[in-house]
Amino acid sequence: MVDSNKPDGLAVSEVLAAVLQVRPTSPHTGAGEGVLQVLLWKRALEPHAGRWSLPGGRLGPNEDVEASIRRQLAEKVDVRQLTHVEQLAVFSRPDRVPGDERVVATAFLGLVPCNVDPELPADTAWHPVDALPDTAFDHQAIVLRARDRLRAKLSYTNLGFALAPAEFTISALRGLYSAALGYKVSATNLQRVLSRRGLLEPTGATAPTGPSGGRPAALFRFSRSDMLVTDPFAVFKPPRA
Amino acid sequence: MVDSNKPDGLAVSEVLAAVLQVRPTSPHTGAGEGVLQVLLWKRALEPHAGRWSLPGGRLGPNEDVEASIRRQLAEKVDVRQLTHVEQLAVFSRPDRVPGDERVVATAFLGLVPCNVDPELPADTAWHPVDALPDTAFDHQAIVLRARDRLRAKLSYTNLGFALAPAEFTISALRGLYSAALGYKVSATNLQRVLSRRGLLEPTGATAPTGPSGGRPAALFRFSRSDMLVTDPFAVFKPPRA
DNA sequence: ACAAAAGTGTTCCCTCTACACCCATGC
DNA sequence: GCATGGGTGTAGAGGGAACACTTTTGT
Repeated sequence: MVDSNKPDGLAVSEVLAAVLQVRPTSPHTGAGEGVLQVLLWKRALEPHAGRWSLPGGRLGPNEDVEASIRRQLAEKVDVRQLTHVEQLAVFSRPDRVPGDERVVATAFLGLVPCNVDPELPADTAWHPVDALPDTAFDHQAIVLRARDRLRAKLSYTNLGFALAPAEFTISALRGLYSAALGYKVSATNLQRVLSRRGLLEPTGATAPTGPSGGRPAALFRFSRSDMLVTDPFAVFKPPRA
Repeated sequence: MVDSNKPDGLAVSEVLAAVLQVRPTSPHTGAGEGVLQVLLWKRALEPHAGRWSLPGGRLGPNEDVEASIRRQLAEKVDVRQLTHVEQLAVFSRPDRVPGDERVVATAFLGLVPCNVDPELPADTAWHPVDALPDTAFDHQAIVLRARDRLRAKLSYTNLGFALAPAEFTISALRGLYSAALGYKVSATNLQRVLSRRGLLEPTGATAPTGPSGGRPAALFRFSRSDMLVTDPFAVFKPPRA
């Protein structure tokens, strides 16, 4: 129970990140569709020993929440190659963490491109977002919130850059979008939609053709690697000048 | 300066709300376009005495952040008729509030329909979002974030219900959308877009006609008064079954 | 009758979808 | 040549923007 005699507002501020990645199903072959996974860490101590939780920790005195989560991901799980970080929400139920102290969490979405495979401590592992193990505290809700945010932003921003390697083929990109969104995306239309917005540029090179032949695929890169809202108006566009 | 000797994570958690309303320009006449305004409170004490700040306060021990901001708005500024409340972001720069204590703020967007005019304490007043007075701390950034969130969500959700009275004419609704979005919205298309999504239903009644004549306007209501995402996919719609 | 305000019908245009068809490579 | 995967052309459809036109009231 929370001690009601404490002065108002005093609480422990923690930061947590749902780090998502579309991980290839078969390692070392780019084949397969890939699965959207989240980085979790198995708790050794009570409370919730043995359950899986999100990486993070306490806010340091001289950092804001985003600096804090970046520092902690780098320190604890050696994830330094985040291509995108954004706040999700505050999770603040008074009883969300048992114990004497009140703990308020600022949750983040973090994205890692599919081609990086950071070295992880023994107690850390990737888990499919759609088949989560037993999770600690309210961390399952945070993971689902992260997944939903990613899905939404893939549809009206250039956020695909954060899932993809520096260079990629359209069909590889199609696999990333399909895995993240949870439904098949057409390569044809994916290329046209992204090209029309000026988000893709060809590198000029082509990918080596596969073992069963086929035309070699052209390589592309994203023209920007910071997030950009490309479709701000679903309806009610402002009148054109 | 923040004292670096304090234990990690301990901080004061505060909640703040940018309460927005499209306020009619001429009171008591529904005429005029209305202006998007925010509720601010003039600080009497240092720090930042004389500057305008957002209502809010410290998180209580037995409430989550949303319950806290609703309680504080009701207590301090007697705003009880919020039609929508949602988290914006955490503001956590170590130096955002001068003093011995570290203060981390969870900022909210709150919406009040245009027809309610709550009684306000003497030190509280509405200010146009596009002509803010001197604001305290980082509160100006919070207000702008709230405005941007409102504008975005008006375009892909039914959030208009939170700005409008229970019953309204299309042209009154047009004024609300125009004031909030910052550009003229066509009444014709507004009605069709909202109707197509099933968000509007006619009450059957009509509004009294104005002093200068004209056909009496039909009254409508929103069919739902909780927020609903109506256009989740700007592009990359899932394939139809 | 005329002005004013509300509401409807119609056209245009843009862009996403779907699917057929062409291209480049390995065997 | 033929299978395989990559890329392009093109028709179709849906929906929002714009604007002309009709409807209903007051004077």
